[in-house]
Amino acid sequence: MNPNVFDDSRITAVGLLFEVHAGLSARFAAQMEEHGLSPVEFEVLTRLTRSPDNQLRMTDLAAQTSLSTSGVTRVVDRMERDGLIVRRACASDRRSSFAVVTPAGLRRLDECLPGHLQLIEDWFTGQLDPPALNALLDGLRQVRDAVHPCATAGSGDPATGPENAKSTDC
Amino acid sequence: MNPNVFDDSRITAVGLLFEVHAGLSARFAAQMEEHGLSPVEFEVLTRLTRSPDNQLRMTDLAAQTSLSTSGVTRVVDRMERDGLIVRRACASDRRSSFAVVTPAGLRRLDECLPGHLQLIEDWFTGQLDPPALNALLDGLRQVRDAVHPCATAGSGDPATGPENAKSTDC
DNA sequence: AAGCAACTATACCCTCGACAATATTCCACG
DNA sequence: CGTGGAATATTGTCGAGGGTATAGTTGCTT
Repeated sequence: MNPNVFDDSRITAVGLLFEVHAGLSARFAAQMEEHGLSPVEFEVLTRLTRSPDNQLRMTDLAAQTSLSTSGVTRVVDRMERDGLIVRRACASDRRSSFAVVTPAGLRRLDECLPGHLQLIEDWFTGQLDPPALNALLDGLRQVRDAVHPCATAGSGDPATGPENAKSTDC
Repeated sequence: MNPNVFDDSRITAVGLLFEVHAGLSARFAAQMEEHGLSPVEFEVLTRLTRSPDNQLRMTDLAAQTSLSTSGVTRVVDRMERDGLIVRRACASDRRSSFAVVTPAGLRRLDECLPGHLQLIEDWFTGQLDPPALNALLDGLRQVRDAVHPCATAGSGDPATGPENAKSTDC
């Protein structure tokens, strides 16, 4: 073919983004594992804890975690076996069932969270002075609003997910 | 526990980054699949094509793709079965074997690449005006240099990987 | 020159997640 | 009121990928 197509600035740009993601992911995963949580399990725990009554329907959980419904079933199976969450039947709709965080699940998350925040600060937000960080976040936000499937685009901050609405919000 | 710990700016920051990554990944994967390539396969193909003589030792390939050696074996198996690459014995070191891109592999990559670049531009680099993009990339670079396991930190651009050195460069 | 240490690649087993199919429940429409 | 279609959750099956153990090869040390 030709002399490096791969020097294209677009390639290096995504390479950069993906490397940062990979690096952070690896460190996060290691820290979570110290607390007996996989990244998905951590994600599930945070999503549930963000939600009213620490619970969410299986489908909504799937929507918020970019996990398939069967994937959610499997994860919830594991976490229920480990006592971090339990299933609860939905009174109004007998097809649905809730996944609700147990006290043990909350405790586990509390154990994990401080270290997680520290990690973020150490390897991400703390690496830049405030103006540079803001510039970075502004750029990310703009790209996010464009690329994300269910970008609400108007809101300023939600970042990790629209909100904890009770039903399908995507 | 307490009123949202999750409004913490650090959480929203990583949420932003991860959402962007997820969004881009999904679109890239879809486009690659149109050409019969999985993301890993695309990655392997680009890494090999970046390298002299379109080949790389299995181990080096593993190092450059953050894939385990067994994972590389699997991927190479599949891609060899599909005719995209072939294994070639290494003359100088009879322990090693090379994975080398076939003409069909090159063709496949050529088919896939333009669309890929277009996607990057549409959903990432084209979403920001040049100053904002540069600010974003500068920030990412800085974080990358800190967080990436084998950050050379001195070089300006390599982004996606040190270089195509022949031996272990990590 | 020979044995030992280091390195490379693969085989086997495990976990994880997606897709397709299934059973149950809800809703809309005739 | 009943029937067909949509939605919800679960299960079976499959592929992907990592970890460990194993076998083969090379290089170093003595």
